[in-house]
Amino acid sequence: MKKVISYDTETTGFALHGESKMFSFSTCDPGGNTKICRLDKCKVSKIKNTKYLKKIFETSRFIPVMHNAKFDLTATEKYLQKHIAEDIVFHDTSIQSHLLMNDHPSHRLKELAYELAGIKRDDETLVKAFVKDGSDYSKVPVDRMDAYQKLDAERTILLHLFFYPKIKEDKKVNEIYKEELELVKTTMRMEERGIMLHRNRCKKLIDDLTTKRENALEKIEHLSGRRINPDKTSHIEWLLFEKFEMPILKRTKKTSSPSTDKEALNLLRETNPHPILEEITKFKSFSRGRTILKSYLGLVDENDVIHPDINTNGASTGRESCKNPNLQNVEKTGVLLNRYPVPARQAFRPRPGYVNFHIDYSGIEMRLLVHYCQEPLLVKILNKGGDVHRPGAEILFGDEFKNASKKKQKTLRGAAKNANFAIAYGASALKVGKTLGLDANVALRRFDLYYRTFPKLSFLGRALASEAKQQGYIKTIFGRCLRVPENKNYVATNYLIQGTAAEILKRAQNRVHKYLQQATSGEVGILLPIHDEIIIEYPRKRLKDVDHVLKEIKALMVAFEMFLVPLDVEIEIATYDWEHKKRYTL
DNA sequence: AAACACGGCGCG
DNA sequence: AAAGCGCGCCGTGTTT
Repeated sequence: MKKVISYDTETTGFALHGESKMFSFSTCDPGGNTKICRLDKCKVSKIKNTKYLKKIFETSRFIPVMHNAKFDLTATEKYLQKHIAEDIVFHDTSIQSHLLMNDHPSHRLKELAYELAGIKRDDETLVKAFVKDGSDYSKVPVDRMDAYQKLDAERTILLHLFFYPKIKEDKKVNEIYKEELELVKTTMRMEERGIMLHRNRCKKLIDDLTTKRENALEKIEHLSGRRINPDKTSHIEWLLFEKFEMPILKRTKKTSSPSTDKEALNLLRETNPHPILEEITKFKSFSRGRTILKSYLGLVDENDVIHPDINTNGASTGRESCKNPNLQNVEKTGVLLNRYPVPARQAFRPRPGYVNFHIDYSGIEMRLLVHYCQEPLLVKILNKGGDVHRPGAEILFGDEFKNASKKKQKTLRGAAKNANFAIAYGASALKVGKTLGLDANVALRRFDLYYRTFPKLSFLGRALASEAKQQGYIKTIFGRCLRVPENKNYVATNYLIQGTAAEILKRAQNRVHKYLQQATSGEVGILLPIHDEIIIEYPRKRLKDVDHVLKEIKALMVAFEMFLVPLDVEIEIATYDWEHKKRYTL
């Protein structure tokens, strides 16, 4: 019989793929018996405690329970210098918490234990007093650290004893939980692989942006006749609304002060064209791009590889997130409304000897919307492989669309596509009409026709909002319960679609990872998930069998039988960097 | 010095 | 009556 024990590691920092190392761990059994095991202080205890560590992870006699297992397992693997995650059964109380209370303000160990059992949180401040840069706990006096570790081990087992029965209660939730634990392992291998920075390109981009940023600043100061810091909204405010006496067309949400954001500048550009508007926009874009690119240089390992921290439960919708750095929002070029983009994706490249494939679900949000609302016309279009956004464009733009050139039609279709989502996610007809550039009366007439043509799609938002209002949550097709913020019931649709897409991608990652592990011995591997996309790396040596492997991956990614509409993926190949991708047809 | 709020901006 | 959503990161400005 396996023995459940909580397991918590202490490290010299968070950069486990860099300098940081584990120096201690603690355990606690369900009876409340704790052990504190230092691996740094004296040689005898180090040998003894390492033996105990190996007993936990190498004998199959224990089921370690962790709060954020990805971190503890990564630290432990580094210490033992071998992979262990695939060979053990484990639990994660952080994931349990996310699954049971997606809307909870905090899933931190200390917060949860305080709320559940009133365990005081002041041990953190007692220890933090000895921590200089905020993450190296090895310098804290041992007796104080002992007390701290004891408490964390107790908290973790407590949380498990409280949460896990609730997870097991619901068969579907338990299935999701198992998928989440599998994803922890999948994600560990991605972070370990990491992503290669094109370091010289990155530096070149930074140099280039430094000059362009300086130029923009010079022009701004010349035009305004005084020193300006465009990073201060107060300066921009003075410049636009006092010095140049432009009208205030937009205000900020929380404090209702005059907005100086890109949309406000674009609005002013229409009514009060002025070179200062361009230069401010340039400065902001180049400045941001520059600092972000600079931050990448500080995050590379000795091989120019970046190991990001991927949070498998980063969002209240079940989505993942990524930090240090966030590789899910790297700027790309060719985006409408961004006139001065920074080609930041040039800074990422396949490792030497590899190519990258970017595989993304095509139109997954729309497909899921159609599945959930069951709009007959749209279900039919998707099953025939047709264009679901065309009818919307025809309705919203009327003759303007019918008489437009092919190129113009494409633009209008893109606008209609955004409108489809905006409407489904709760935007008002008036607001959507405005962004489409329609006269208010025309907009109302067109939307009337839109509602009559797609009654079920149009009604989905209201139906889900009322469901959320009534029971406080909505459920995805996989059985994940998503509580929806009170007094914002209209976000229910977004939660449902975003949450379902997240679950699809999570399952896809596990399937693909397992397949690649078995079929290519891990030579091919996933690097990163980006909400509806995975990026994989592929050795050039193996390119002979690439079409076969990609076909298998595609089959795994679209194999979800529960939907009324088919799923599909598109593939792009990057051979040099992430900016220059080419469509790849199987 | 650290923590927090805000405006702003990139992605899906 | 009116409402797109979810993240992480940056710089500024205020509070502790």
